[in-house]
Amino acid sequence: MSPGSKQPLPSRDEPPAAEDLEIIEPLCSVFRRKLKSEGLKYTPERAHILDSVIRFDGIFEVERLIEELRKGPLRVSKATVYRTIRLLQEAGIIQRVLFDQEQSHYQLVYGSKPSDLLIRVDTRQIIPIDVPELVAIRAALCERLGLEAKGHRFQVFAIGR
Amino acid sequence: MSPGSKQPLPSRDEPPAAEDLEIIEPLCSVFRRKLKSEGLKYTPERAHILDSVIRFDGIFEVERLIEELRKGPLRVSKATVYRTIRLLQEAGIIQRVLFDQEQSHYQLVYGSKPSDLLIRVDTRQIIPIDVPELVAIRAALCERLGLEAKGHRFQVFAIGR
DNA sequence: CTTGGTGCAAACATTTTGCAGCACA
DNA sequence: TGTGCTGCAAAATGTTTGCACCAAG
Repeated sequence: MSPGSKQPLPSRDEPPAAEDLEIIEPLCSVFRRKLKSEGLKYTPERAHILDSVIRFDGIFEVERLIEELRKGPLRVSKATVYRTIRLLQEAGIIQRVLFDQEQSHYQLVYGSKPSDLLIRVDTRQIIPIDVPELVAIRAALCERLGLEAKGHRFQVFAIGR
Repeated sequence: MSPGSKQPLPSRDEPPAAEDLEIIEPLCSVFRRKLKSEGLKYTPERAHILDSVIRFDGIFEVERLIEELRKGPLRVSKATVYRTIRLLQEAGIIQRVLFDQEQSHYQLVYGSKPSDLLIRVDTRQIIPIDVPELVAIRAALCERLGLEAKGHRFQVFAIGR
């Protein structure tokens, strides 16, 4: 059910790898800026949630996020998780990704990282992919219809060979 | 909320257009064959639901489908609608399509009609599009990963200009 | 004090299920 | 007479909301 079928997350105690630092710092700042700009606070609960989201470093379901949070020392309620997820979306840090017949999944969006996905239907593994051609394709399509493309979603379903 | 924001459906009383006949007949047969193959029955309720689905000829939400059904003389319960939708999916007649923050939508799939979509986020109109290049793109992607593409989903979000 | 944040439980919306009765072979 | 089908209402699921209390400026 979950992406990658429950592979262990990097532990909270390990020092983050160098490439993670590049990610964690800006994201954290983005979130704080967003909160500050609306007179909201960067609380321990919100920090904890963002931290977990980052450690997923990919796609997660709320249920699994809550499960992870429960392992930490700080108890965070479901309500707060959902409220924070909304804030993270508004801040452009995560975005919703939908698959069939399941609960919502969310995906970290670092700046303009690719949001195209390859889903292995046999293993349920989800692999982010980058398909730069899509930008031209969608622009051409919209051009023809007198519209302006604002985004897209591309998911490929595949099986091992 | 609904695709195309509640444009009227073709009435049940109008004779179907020629191109609709080409669609209705095979779909009906496909469904009957599927049912028969499992020892299930083609009941008036199921026929009525398939009929309404066909008249939508595109994308619909369950709520709207139920609303349409209520206008007919035959009362069909929500439970039966959901049960029939599952059968129609199994028969490959419709498929689920998900958008953000809404209830499930379903889409007629006549054989191999395109399932790529352009969604006008300003008017919420949904326009089916055909992007043949995607087949090659997804094949190339999977080739590189040693996988086999089995399908894809492509949705473009756009606004008027 | 005032503002915002939290947890809890209740509310909600959508979809699924259990069950009693119905219809047809 | 058994099998499947239906409607209804209850249950289940995922998400949101109302509320009382807490915390920081």
